[in-house]
Amino acid sequence: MDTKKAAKIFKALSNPNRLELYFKIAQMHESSFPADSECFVTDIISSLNIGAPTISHHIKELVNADLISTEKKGKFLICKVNEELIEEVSKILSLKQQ
Amino acid sequence: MDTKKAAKIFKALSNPNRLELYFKIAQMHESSFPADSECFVTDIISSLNIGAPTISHHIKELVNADLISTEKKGKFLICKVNEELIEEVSKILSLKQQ
DNA sequence: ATAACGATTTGATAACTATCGAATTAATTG
DNA sequence: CAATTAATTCGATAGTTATCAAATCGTTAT
Repeated sequence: MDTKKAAKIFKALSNPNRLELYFKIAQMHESSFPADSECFVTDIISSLNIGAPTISHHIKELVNADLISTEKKGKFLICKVNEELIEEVSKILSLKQQ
Repeated sequence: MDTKKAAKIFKALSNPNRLELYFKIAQMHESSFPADSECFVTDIISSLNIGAPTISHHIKELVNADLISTEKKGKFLICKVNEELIEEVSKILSLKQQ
């Protein structure tokens, strides 16, 4: 991964609310065994105290950085993390770098 | 580490030039076996094409996020990475998380 | 001591960002 | 169909940031 793309990803994670949003999505995603539970945005909105328009904006940023992808299900929006990408980023940061 | 601190670190890494600066410091630091070679800012300035004032600003940001520490040696500035912190960040990002 | 050099500070500017309220769209429920 | 609900879009605003040029500070070399 080149530096520019990495910087873009870090930028997407650089806002506290957006980072928390990302972590919530990741956590929901992780606890989805075996029932493959899905992460609805509505639930997240109630747990962060920022408005829906801002959440919408943050989600767009996360998608734009390729950190998550979304899918519409009726009137709901489902988010899921891009596991490969975040592992890659994690490795870049690790000095041992393996 | 709490979300706010993590976000602050990501912010410090969110600018392409600053990230490259950080990587250069880390890399110089890593290749310091066994001669404990030191990372002088001057060398970095010539390899990135932004001015000295901007570099100075970026270094302050990295120090402020605790990602690096600096030490004055005569008229030169030496930078070294905070290895523990970046390992911690790397682990937070890893979904496997350990 | 004077010049040269590395680095920092200051002040300015253009660009970007997080957030909100209001309006809107789209889907579901009564 | 009407009302409700989830989400998005729009427009505005206050705050932040990256960068530069010019000036300054400290250290070293001539």
